[in-house]
Amino acid sequence: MASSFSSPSYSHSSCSPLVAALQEARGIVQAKEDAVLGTSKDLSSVNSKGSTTLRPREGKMNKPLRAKKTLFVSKTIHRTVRSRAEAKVLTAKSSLHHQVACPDQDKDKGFHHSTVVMSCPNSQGFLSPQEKEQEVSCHEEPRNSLLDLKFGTEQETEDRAKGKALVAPLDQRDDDLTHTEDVHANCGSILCQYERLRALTSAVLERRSAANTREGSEGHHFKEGEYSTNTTSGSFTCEEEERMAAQQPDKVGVGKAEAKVGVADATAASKAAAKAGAKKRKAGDGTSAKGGVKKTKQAKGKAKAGVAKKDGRGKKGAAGSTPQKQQQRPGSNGSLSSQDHFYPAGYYGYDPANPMYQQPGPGPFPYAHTGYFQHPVSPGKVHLYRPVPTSPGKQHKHGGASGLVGGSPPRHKHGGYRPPHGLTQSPLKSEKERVFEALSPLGGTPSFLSHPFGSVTSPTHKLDSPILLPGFMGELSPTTGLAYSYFFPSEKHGSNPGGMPSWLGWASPPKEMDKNMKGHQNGGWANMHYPKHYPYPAAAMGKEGGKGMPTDPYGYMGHYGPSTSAPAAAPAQAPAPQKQTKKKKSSSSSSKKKDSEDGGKKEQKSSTKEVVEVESKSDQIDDGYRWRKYGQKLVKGNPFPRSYYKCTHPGCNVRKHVERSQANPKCIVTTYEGKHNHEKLNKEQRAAGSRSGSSKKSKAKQQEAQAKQQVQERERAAAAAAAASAHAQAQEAAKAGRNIHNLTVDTSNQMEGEIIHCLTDPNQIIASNAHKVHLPPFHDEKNGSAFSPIILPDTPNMEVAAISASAAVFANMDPAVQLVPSGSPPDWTQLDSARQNAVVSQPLAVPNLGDLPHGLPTPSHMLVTTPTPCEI
DNA sequence: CGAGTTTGACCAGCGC
DNA sequence: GCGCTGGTCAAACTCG
Ligand SMILES: [Zn+2]
Repeated sequence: MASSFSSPSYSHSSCSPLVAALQEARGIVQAKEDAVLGTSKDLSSVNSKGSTTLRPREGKMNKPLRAKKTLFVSKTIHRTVRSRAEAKVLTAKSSLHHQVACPDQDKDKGFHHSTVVMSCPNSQGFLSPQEKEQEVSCHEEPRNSLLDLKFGTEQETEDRAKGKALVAPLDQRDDDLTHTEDVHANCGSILCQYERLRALTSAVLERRSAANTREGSEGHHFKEGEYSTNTTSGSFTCEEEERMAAQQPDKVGVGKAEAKVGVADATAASKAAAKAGAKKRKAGDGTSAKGGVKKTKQAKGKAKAGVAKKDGRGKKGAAGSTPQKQQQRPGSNGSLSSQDHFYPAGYYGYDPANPMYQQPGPGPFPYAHTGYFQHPVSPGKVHLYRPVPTSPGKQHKHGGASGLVGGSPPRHKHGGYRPPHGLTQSPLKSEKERVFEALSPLGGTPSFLSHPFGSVTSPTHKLDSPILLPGFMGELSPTTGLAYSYFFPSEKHGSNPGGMPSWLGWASPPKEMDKNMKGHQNGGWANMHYPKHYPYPAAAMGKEGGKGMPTDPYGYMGHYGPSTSAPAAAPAQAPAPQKQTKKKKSSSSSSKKKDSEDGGKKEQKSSTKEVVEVESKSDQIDDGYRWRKYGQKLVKGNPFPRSYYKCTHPGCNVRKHVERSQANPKCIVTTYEGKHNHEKLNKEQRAAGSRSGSSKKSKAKQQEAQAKQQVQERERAAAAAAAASAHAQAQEAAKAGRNIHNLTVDTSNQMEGEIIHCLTDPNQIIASNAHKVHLPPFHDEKNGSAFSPIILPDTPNMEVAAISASAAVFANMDPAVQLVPSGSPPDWTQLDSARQNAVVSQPLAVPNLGDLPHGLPTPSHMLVTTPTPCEI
């Protein structure tokens, strides 16, 4: 199978900083290697100060990816062995020359296409010849997982190390290397590249440190140019780095690249595990709770907890990052709900000390024996991306095992809750910062980045950050399913005219299109093709009028101008927005059944239901009572979250939920349930003890939050429209019988970190658990936008989706940067057939720090190359 | 320290 | 029976 991934040819000039840096490192590595080889192989001899000891690479060279006319040459073997003394042993005969140079620099829009270098992590220390052989042979086995690597021969390695031509003859290529394998290899190797770079950088830093030490100046910082003197072939000097640093004042780029506490998806694997857990639970309680007398919630909880503990939640607890209640909550049954297991077990924080992340796995996964983050669902496998905590508000109070958060969690200076994308508590931040500093101690762009932060100019200046992911070049919100883009607006290719923000949407096709697709809960707002009922009044609307409805069935876009492709008018089934405050009695609950059935409580409940629609900018409506919010979630069909409140008056069980009307976002729809057994409170009473009361500070905060929310809601609404339009594309793709993850990457008017919606099969890529999503996160401009899409290696179609995303992005960004028309795989190569004839390129594969393995000591290495697209 | 908020998780109802 | 969905709980958190 031909792979468009494998077609390009690349020149190998060394114009990238990465190349130079690696070349520099190579010299160091060589020296170290010599030193190591000259001494004992006893790794205990490695100094304990963390300096890197080098030794020859042990892995085989990768076979180059197959190509038609051109070749990929950037794969090198690199293996870092971690000694028992936790020292890294850097095997550095790696092909530092195998850097593929950057593309035409004179094209200011030319982007550096990055390919990746295969590397082989090894944490087992020096290997005996038998072990080497074993390992190599192991790696030569066919693989299916994402991180599979292939290794070439030692000779090949040597050749590369010597700077020989990197283009292997076609006949040497593995024709059996399928596209999938290519993709897998590339995706996986990103990790390795990163690690390798890191190791190399360590070598550089060590050298610097040594130099500084020699100078006897403890606090001496490496001066400009100092460390690059030995760089023979590299042009990337300290000056250059400084210059790059100057281009990104105050490490803005780093900030941008820093991960929000991005969360991940519910992958097929995790979901499967969750389901398994759910099944277990159901099986367990089938005889008790369901079979017999209905237990109370708590009783059931106790009954089920034991079962659940063993699977999903048990794992999670084992992760050690959330030592709190999550294991077994008193009031709940501790069972594992398939729908709720949004994140894989153990996902809530990375704990390097946890065996989960270290335990050798039996699988064929090359990383299984390393300290990489172990796949929470499939032990032995490794996450391509490091996990990130999802709930800053809940984590690490007791320090966890990660040590990243010691004692009490950092308090937010500004108080209040910081949305999950805030970085404060994310280990990613420290990790990233650490890595960035390590890679670029002078504050410049890490050498593996193709562009210094902020240096990318038109048209690639759309890039928010040069840090690109192997796949999705943005980040997915775990809760909303939204993706936050790294890309700046595209003036040229915007497909959403009129100032509409654009999105990368992983929107789901309608069920009619794919009956097999289950589990998509990507938020009703984004999934416009699953219109449900407008909650109230139920009688005013049919079940749903919208199953094939074109777009904006709920008038999301009504306030966003004529530019939207969606009809501005709200659909008939949604109640016409009330311009003025009014009250109306709900005739019934939103459930049809409840109308006729269910006497007693439900009847009573619904009979006391009252819906109030108020036009208000604020979500907080003073109705004379005091309320305590006890929940919030996104409900299907409404882009705005619904908040649940209880009356705080003792003994009063009145509840209400408040949501902004999707039909008329100006209106707040409040639904009351129950009757107060007390009088209304006066203002003072209400203000007393109320947080949202009085101080200027809080008021300002409130306003700020409101503004943010408004922006957010606008974005969401806009996204809905974009998703709708993208859906049409998906339909076309479906008609064509292709499994196209058709991304519409329109970055026009997009702000940094702006939400992007994915318009492909969300089931396969991102979590489908939006139903229990609460408040969608908003972009924190202050803290940057980068966060990590956690796409598990075994996520179906991840590679395709990832590459598609990359490809689509490039296709949109620059006509000169286009996809390979190799025709296979058909999905992503056909993203833009019109551009298939031009320049061969490759999807970006640059590591995102946030996605990289976390924690030290970290095994391995990473190498990123930047192949130059060449004309065929 | 109490009140309020956030948010992952639990659970029941319902539809397929 | 399974999966989706809305409602709710409650630990962890913030704030006054
Ligand atoms: Zn009350």
